[in-house]
Amino acid sequence: MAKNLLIVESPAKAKTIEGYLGKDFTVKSSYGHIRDLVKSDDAINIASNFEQKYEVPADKKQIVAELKKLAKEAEMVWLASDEDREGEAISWHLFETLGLKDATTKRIVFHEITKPAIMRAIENPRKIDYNLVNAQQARRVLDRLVGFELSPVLWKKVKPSLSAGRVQSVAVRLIVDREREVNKFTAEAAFRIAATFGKGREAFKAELAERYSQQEDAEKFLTDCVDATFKVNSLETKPLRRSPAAPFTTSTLQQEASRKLGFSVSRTMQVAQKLYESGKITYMRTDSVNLSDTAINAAQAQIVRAYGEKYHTLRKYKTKSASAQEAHEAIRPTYFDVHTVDGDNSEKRLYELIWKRAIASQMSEAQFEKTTAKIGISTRKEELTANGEVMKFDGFLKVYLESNDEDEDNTQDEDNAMLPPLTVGQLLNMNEMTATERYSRPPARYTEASLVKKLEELSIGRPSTYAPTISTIQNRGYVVKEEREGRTRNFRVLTLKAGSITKEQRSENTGAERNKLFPTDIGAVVNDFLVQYFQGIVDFNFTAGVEKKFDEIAQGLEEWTDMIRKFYQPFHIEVENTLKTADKATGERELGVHPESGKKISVRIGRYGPFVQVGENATDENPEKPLYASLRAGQMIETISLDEALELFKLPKKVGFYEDKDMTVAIGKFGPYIRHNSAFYSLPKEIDPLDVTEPQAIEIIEAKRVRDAERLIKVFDENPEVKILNGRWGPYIEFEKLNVKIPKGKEPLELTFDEVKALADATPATGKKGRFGKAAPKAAAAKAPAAKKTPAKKKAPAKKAAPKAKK
DNA sequence: CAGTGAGCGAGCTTCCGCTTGACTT
Repeated sequence: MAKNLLIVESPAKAKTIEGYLGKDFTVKSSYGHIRDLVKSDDAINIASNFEQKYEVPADKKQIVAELKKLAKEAEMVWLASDEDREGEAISWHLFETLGLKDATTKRIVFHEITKPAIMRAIENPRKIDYNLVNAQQARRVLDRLVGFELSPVLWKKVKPSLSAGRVQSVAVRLIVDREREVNKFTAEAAFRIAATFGKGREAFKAELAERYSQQEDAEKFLTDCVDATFKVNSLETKPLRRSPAAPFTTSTLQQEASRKLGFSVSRTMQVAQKLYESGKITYMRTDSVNLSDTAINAAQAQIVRAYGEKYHTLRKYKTKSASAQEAHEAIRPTYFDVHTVDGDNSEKRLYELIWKRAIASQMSEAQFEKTTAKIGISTRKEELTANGEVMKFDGFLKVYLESNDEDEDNTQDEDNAMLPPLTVGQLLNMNEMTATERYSRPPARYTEASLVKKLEELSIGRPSTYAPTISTIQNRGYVVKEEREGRTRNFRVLTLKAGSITKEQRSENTGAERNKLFPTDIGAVVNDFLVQYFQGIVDFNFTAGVEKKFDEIAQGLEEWTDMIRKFYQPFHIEVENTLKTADKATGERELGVHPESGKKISVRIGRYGPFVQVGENATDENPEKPLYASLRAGQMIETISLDEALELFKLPKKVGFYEDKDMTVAIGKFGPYIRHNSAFYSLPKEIDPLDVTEPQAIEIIEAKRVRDAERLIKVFDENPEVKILNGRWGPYIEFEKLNVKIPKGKEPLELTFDEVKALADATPATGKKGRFGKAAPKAAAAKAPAAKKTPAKKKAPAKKAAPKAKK
C-alpha cells in the first residue's frame, strides 16, 4: 500500500505524474469537480446567509467512493488540483467530502507537468486557501442565482424551456447586435485608381490614395493621364520586422484551427483532447501563454539543430487577458523533437499546427525591407504610390505564419510584391490604368472562433466553457450557424490603355456567408427582453465587474456573502417587478395593411415559431379567423418586408387533379413539395413552386413512384412491415421501425425471415431518446429535437440529393 | 417530417466550470 495519495483533476495528468513520483505515491484523478449545488431551487438558502446545499452527482459517486477508500489507507493525502479559483474549490470539496484531516492533508500546486516542477511543489506544501475557495463559492452562487431566477422569467414572459445566464446571454447579445449593424449598414461605392508600370517580370503596380465617389471625377483623372508622363518623385526604404505570435491558448488554438483547418471549436477541442490523452501535447484548456523552462530549452535545441543558431531567440510571453488564471502552460507539444504524430488526419493536422506555433514562438524575427515609391503625374498634382517588400531574413516565417480573419479579403493583393530597381527622376512607361468601383464592407458576422475571441477579450467565460457555451446558444435556438447565399452586384470599371478609355460593367457576388452565426427571432426577442429589463446582467462589463469583486474576496479584502447580498437584493427586486409588470414578449411588428382587403398584417413569435398574420384575432363580434403563414428559413421578423410577407400566402396552392385527388404545392421544412393523396413529393430546385403546372406535378409523382419501386427489393409474407430496401449505402433491412444492416457476404434476396429476425434482434434499438434515456430520462423529450440541430449532422441531408440525381 | 398560432392549467424546463466517457452516422 502506497504511503501517499496524490489527487489531481485529470487522469492523463495523474498517469504522467505517477511516473515521476515512484512507488511511494498513488496518483489519482478527481475528474474535475466532485460536488455541485443540488439541482433544486433550495440549493441556496438566501435567508441563511446564502448557505449552500451540495451533493455528489450520480456519475461521480464511484470516483468519490474509491478516493475515500484510498484516502483512508494513505498516511498523507496531497491535494494537487489546479492553482486557480476552481482548483482550490475542488481541493476543498475533496477535503470535506472525503472526510480528510488537517494533519494528514497537504495542498500543493504546480503550473506545469514537469518532474522538477512536481518535486518543487512537494517540497513546498501549504494549506487550503479559504479566501480563494470563497471567491469560487461567490462565483458559483452568483451564476446559479442569475441563471435560475432569470430563466423562469423567460418561461413566463417568452416561451418555456428557455435559458439565460451571465455568459450565454452576453454571447447571444453580441450576435444580435452585430446582425443589426449588418442590417443597418449601407454600402458606399468609390472608385479606386491603380496603374501598372514596366514590362514582364519588372512590372509593378501603383495606387492612388484618393478615392472618387463620382464616376466623372474618376474619368477625369484617367482622361488627364492619357498624355501624361510618369516619373519617380521619391524613393524611401526602411526596415520592417515581424515577431512570431505567442504559443497557443485554448482561445487562439480555436481561432487558428478554425481559420487554417476549418474546424468548429468543439471539433478542435475533441481532437486536442485525443492528443492530450495520448501524451502528445500539454493540457488544452488553458489561458496561459507561458512555456516551462524545460519546454523553452527543448524548443531551443530543436531550432538550433534544424535551422541554426541565428534562427533562435529566447522569448517569454506575458498573458494579456486580465482574467487569466494561468494554472497551466500554454498548449505545446510534449516533445519538440516529435514533428508529426500517428492518428487520424485531423489529429495530424492539429498537432502540426501546435508544433509549428510553439516552435515559431521561440524563433527570431522576420526582417523585411520595405520600399515606397511615389510616382508623379505631369498633368495632376496627386501622386501614385507603389509598395514593395523584400524579405531579408525569414526567421520564424520559416515554419509558421498566423492568419487573420480578413484573409479572405483579397482586394489588397500584391501589396507586398517586389519592386524593380528604381531611381529618383526615372521616367516610367504606364501600361494600363484602371478606375474600379469598390464597395465598403459591413462589419463581419461572428464565426464560432471569432465569438470566442470576443468573449475572451471581454473576460467572459473560461477555456473549459467556450465550446460548450457556443453549443448551448445554438441548442437553445438563439443562434444558428449557417450558410447564406449572396447576391450579384454590378460595379463599373474604367480602363485607360493605349491612349483610350473604355468603360465596362462587371458583376461580383456579395454577402455570401459560410459558417457564420446568425441570431434567430427567438434569440432576438429574448435578447431585447433581457436588455430592457436586466440591463445590468447583459452589460458587456458585468462579468469584468464581478471578477474584480471575486479577486477582492480571493485576497481576503471582502466577505463573499456581503458581495453576493449587495448584488442579489436589487437583482431579485428587478426579477419580481418584471414578473409583475412586463408584458409577454412576442417581437410583434406591424408590416402594414393588405393591398386588397385592407386588413392588418403583422409578424410575431408564436408557439411554433415566427409567423405572419393577416387580420385581427377573432372576437365575438367579428368571428372571422385571421390567416397565418410561417416565416421561411432565412427570414426574420425584424427584416421581412410587406411584399415578402404577402408572398407567403401564395402557397399552398392547388396545382391540379390526378387520379381523382387534388394536387397542392407548398413549401415545408425541407423545401417545396407537392402533396397528393396525403403523400409528399419534393420539388426539384429548378422548378419555382409558384409556376408548377399540372403535367409537371404528375411527372414528379410518377418519377418518385418509380424510384420507390426500385428501392424495394423484397417484402416478407410473414410480416409486411419487414422489407429489404435499397438505400443510400446499398441494401438494408427495415424491420418494422428498425433499420438493420445486412452482414457482408450475404445475398439480400436469399435471406429468410428467420435470419432477418435474428439480425434485427441483435441490433440495438436506436431511438433518439436512447442516449439521454438512462442518465436523464426527464431531459430526453426536450433535448432530442434540439440535438438535431447540431452542426455535425447537417451534412447528411445536403448530400442526399446527389446520388438520387444520378439515376 | 411538411396543416397549426387558443388555453381548464399537470409538471417540466434553467446557470457556469472543472473533468471524461459512451453514444451514433
